[in-house]
Amino acid sequence: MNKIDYNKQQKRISLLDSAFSLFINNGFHKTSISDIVKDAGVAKGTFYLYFKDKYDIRNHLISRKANQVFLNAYTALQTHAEKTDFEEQVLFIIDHILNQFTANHNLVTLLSKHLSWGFFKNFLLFTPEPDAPSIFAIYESMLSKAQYAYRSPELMMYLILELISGSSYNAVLYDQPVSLNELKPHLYQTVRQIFGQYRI
Amino acid sequence: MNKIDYNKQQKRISLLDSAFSLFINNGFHKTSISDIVKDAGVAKGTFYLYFKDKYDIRNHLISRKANQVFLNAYTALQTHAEKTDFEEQVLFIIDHILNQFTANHNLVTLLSKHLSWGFFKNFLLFTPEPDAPSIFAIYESMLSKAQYAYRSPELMMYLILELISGSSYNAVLYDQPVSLNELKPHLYQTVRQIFGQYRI
Amino acid sequence: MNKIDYNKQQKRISLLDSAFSLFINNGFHKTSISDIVKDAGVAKGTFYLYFKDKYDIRNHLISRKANQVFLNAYTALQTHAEKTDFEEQVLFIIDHILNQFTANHNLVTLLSKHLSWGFFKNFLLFTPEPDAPSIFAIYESMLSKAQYAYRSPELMMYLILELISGSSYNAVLYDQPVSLNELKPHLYQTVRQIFGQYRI
Amino acid sequence: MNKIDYNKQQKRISLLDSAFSLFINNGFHKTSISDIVKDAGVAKGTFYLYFKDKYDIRNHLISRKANQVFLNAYTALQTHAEKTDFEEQVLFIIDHILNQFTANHNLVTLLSKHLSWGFFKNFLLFTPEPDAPSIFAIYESMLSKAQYAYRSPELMMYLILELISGSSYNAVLYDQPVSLNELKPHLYQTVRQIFGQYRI
DNA sequence: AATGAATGAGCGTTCATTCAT
DNA sequence: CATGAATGAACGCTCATTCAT
Repeated sequence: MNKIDYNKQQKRISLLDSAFSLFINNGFHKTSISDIVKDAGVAKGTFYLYFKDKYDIRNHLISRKANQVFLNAYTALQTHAEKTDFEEQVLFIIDHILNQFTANHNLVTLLSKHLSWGFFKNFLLFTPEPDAPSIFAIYESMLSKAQYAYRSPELMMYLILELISGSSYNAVLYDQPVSLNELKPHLYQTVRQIFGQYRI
Repeated sequence: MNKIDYNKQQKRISLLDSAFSLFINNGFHKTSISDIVKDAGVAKGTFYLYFKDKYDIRNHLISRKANQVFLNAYTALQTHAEKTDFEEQVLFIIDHILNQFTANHNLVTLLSKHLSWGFFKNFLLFTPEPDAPSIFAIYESMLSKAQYAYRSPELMMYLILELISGSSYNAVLYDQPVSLNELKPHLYQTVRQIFGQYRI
Repeated sequence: MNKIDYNKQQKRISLLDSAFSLFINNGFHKTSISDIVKDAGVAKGTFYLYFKDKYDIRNHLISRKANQVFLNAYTALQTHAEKTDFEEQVLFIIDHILNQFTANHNLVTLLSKHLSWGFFKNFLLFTPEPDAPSIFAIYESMLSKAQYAYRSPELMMYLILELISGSSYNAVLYDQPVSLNELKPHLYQTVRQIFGQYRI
Repeated sequence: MNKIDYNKQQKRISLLDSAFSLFINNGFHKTSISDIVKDAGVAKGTFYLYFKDKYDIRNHLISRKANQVFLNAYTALQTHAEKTDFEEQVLFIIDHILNQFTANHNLVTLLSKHLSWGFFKNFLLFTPEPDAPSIFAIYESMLSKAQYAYRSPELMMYLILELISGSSYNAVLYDQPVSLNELKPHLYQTVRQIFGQYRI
């Protein structure tokens, strides 16, 4: 049964990949199930064996991709052994994520409004890649090694992520009210102040 | 021609009202033009005399309603003559808007992600009610009477509005990660710090 | 009342001109009454004061334009005093009309299938310009001065016109089965033979 | 899969048959896709599985029917073994087609302007019935057995077909300028002359 | 005579979903 | 498990026509 399970997983991933590429290129509402299955090379009925509907596959996709951008950033952080300070580490991750957004504007459309949701809910609802590390677990481990302790560290992170994702959306996509590069110093200073506000 | 123009304005407003009520009750994508015109009591073709398509009426609606919640808050502020401090005034307005969101969850769905857009762009793009005061002009007048001066006051407001609208969305609709009432003190303290950061 | 009648005639002509230009540029079925009145600068209801519907204005237009291409050709013929032979005169007219078609492909679309109809029916049904000479009367006058007499001269002309218009349609528009220039010698030889067949 | 393919072919033919009957009875522009699918007993969406749009099904129909009238005539010719002369054979076929037009006026509306197109292009563009013999191939085989050779035999046939279809249109539908029966002798004599003109 | 706002039936088309194979 | 033909309700939108002004 291993082979069959493997094939099933392949179909699932193929559908997710096709949906992702179509959603970010053509937009969610302009992508039909037909488009997805055509791109994935499976039959229409097959879609419904794996996902309830278009909203279902989008949710899975957001989880998956949100996880990915966090992990990409965290992986990059590992190559900077000199960044030992918790707050600097978080800022590095944020900066890396914003750079991913700049490099791929379509990611913003899919993820931006769901960053904090991806951060907190991700590991609870979906396990598309069962072996993928949990963002939240990583955050807790980083916290435990931090120089300071923080009150309500989840709420602190929630505020930071909402600030980041909300304000970067227009900056990345429309350079409004300023470009992302102009925005960054303001943003990072505010993040530092939020840290200060929660430091014990 | 006065009577005709009056009737036209009535039709326009009727369509906007119907669309608003249907969008917030059933959602934008589940509301059809048919639904709107049926509710407004006009013929289908009439819709297209006033709006280009469903997206067009939504944009007008967002402008209109964003303006309204700001103005509601500002009007309420007038009854508090004791609030003379600029920062306290802004916090009062924010609090009032969040209370409007709490009272009408559907407003959140429509406006939350567009608050800052409504704040800055509103008066430029749409003038559905030509005599309505501009939010932005009000903000500038408040600024001019403030005790302190602020660097980049627009950017400051942008950060505040994105923080507020982003973080209140889940709190209002899903009590996540905490209820709005639990969130408010955190939020307002962060806003105060942002003020501090921009004060000259 | 002369002035009013003049204004009315102006509106009528304006509508005809707009309809012509739109029909030949965008096609009959892709032109709406709205388009016509917008282009003509009159109100929608006004259209219905002058024409029954879109088909009505098209018929008037075909008459008008068919008359015009014939008269253009006939006028040009007047400058060739040396062409005294009836058959040569008809061939000259045909050639001139085909050249008008080549110069303005859109004329073909509108008129080609109606050439003989324009020739025979024109003066009976429509009198858009009451003082315009009748094509048919011109033909009869040319006939009366001809060297030979012809059996069934109307039927002869009918066959010639159908042959010309039918075969030139694809040649002008699509160079199919050959270009108009390649087709012409074949066509004119056949026309000469039809003359021969009807000569008494 | 044989059964499925058979059902598909049935649906296709059913749609073509319904479209034909509606186009010729009510006219192309007054026939809606709704009418066609209702008549064919299939769902609206099914139409779009088989044809791109209304123009697509009309083109297929013209091909199909043009082929049919030619083949009907050719089949009838087979029962007249005494007709061995090429020119007589062609005249027989023409006469047979005109009789089909007389018997079914609606055929004229659909086909008349497309006879030569059906003759030449038919077999290139559409193969609704893959096993149907090509009109053009039949013509070439008839030519090869002819007593005489002809210059430009395709162009010759083009002129004949355009003459026939153009002049018969008004005669069949409106008895204008004369009835088809009165027209025929004129027509056939002209066709004979065209033969003479191209005979080598 | 002229207007143009309003109508609403009807258009062509899409697409999530089902189900017989 | 997988297929893909078939469905048909629902979509956004057009436009010839009417009629109060």
